[in-house]
Amino acid sequence: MLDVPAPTTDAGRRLLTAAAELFYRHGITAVGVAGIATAAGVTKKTLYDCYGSKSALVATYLAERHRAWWAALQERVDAAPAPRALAVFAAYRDHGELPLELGCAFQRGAAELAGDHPGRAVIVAHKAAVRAEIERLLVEDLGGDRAGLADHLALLLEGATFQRGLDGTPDALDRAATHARSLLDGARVDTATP
Amino acid sequence: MLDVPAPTTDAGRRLLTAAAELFYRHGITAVGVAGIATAAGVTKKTLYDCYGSKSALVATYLAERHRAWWAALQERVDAAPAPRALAVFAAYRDHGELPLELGCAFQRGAAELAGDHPGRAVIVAHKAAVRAEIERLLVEDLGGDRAGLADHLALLLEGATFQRGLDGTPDALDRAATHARSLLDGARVDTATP
DNA sequence: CTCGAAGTAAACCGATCGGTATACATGGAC
DNA sequence: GTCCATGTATACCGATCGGTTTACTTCGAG
Repeated sequence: MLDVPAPTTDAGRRLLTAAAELFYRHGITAVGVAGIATAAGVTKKTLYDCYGSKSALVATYLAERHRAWWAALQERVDAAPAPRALAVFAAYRDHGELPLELGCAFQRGAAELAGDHPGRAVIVAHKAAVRAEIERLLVEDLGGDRAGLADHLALLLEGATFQRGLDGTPDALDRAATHARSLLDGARVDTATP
Repeated sequence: MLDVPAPTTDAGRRLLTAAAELFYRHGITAVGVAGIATAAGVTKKTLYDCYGSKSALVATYLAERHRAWWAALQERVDAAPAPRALAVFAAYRDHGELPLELGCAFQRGAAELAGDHPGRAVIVAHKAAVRAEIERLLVEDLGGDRAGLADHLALLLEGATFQRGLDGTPDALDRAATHARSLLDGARVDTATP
């Protein structure tokens, strides 16, 4: 994802793990580099040797989160029956390893990162990728032009994800999936290309 | 809104105005009390005399934002034709005074405020109020049980509001309104109580 | 005339911020 | 056998954090 520095060493990976936990739990601005280094059992110098700046570490955190999430999504999508777009809602409801009870890490990040922060580009790319994936699945499973429906589902998903972060339960995801299902029920399969 | 301290003096009001601007623009965690006091042309002591803590000032900022937003919403709703639920989308698209180009202040706040922060209760109450208002308008205009439709519209609205903050344009609100309209078109008026 | 509320100005508290510097250890590759 | 990457440990930089304190105005109400 973009040009973020990937961790190559052990220390770099431990730093990334510690940073991910702290950033997600307490917010990016609220977490200091010293705390990250301590949590990783590493010195600040090592952190700066590996990532160069807090901003770069933040961008890497988000890029790695996207990578892990995307892999989990593909697994689910591959195993799902048509219409597979519903599997995206299921993936947001619970994806194994990643913590989610505080809501979407990208939504949380977007609220804290200004327009010129390198992490913001990762967030924008992530959201665009999810949206494109929804549309791809719709077109492959239903045929025809599904841009409007994809947009509807993407917004629904985004709203439910926020709501989950607000009340701490995945209920909104379940409700959103129900709404999505009824939208898909109303969309006839279109095998002919217009 | 809840038990937040309302500003009574001139200095208190100027502090709130300055805090609102800075919190919304740069994030709550990233803004310090010294900066707020300076922007308001006031000393830190006055800030603490008026609000007692940064947390209380944050809660007041959110409560005031809700008050202003709610007043603007009611004005629009009162002037709107049925189905008036669409007016809520229009209100999110552009409401006169309040800045919105960075997205919803409550969504941004929710990403930064932990569960025990007094401001979080204001956010939860705000979102619940909007959702209840949508349902009220639906029931009054369409009749019947509209809980499911209200939930669908509320999630759609939430998602579009986040998207707006992400790309800086109100386009997502327009698209969400279109989706909402087609949902409402599919919902028959039900004058009889089941 | 006085008293208290509301304010300014400025110093102070300990802690933390992001980031840099210097000095030293380890261990595998050439 | 040496050299370089990777690391630890620690001190330091100036700035800022949320919050408190002391001393001094200013001004309207009683």
